[in-house]
Amino acid sequence: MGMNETLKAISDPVRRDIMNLLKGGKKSAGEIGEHFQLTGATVSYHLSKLKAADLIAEERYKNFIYYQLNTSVFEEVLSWIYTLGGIRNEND
Amino acid sequence: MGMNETLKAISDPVRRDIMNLLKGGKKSAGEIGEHFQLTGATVSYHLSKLKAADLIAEERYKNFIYYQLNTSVFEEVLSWIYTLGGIRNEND
DNA sequence: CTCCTATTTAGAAAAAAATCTAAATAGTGG
DNA sequence: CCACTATTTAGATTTTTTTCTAAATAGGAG
Repeated sequence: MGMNETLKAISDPVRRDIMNLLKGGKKSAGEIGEHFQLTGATVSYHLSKLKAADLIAEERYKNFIYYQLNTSVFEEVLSWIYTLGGIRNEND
Repeated sequence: MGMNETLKAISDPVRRDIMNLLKGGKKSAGEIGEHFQLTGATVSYHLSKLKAADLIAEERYKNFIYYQLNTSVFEEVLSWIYTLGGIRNEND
């Protein structure tokens, strides 16, 4: 909620790695964690930040939680940065 | 240099305020500082971050340093976020 | 119901970023 | 050269963010 939260979420390299990973399709928290040398708790922390910023969405199945990119929010970020840069955007 | 530095620079609200201020044209460090309840040293710190990320450029005149937005870098940020979001971009 | 696995939450510790005060630099103008 | 103003740099402190360990939750499988 709010561009500040979204940009803060994107500004961390681990979280960007997670987002890149999710471009390949939905993955469980555990599968995501396998790609990092971080504890599950830390990965969970990053996932919660991404989720709070609405950059990812979760879906529960059995006792797994699957995460996936929420593309629509990227559109908003882009639009916002267009404006910040004083660049004219088709959408406004 | 590097998208990480750029995104970190953009992720701070004070620095975004500075960038918005500079949309109205070039301003000296002192003029920029007037808009914030921060010491000159702190404003200088933020300016150095923006400059390191190449988001602003400086120009010296008398003993003032004028800062202005460096629009071209925004294009790169946009392109990068397109890619992160898996959104197809005209430029690649 | 009980055990097991996946994930999150709580709380503490470590690391990084923002801020301040004081001092340094640099350029102006006399 | 000297005094003045604008800005930055240094160093310390505060605040925020990231990370960890240990414990809690939640949901399925037997």
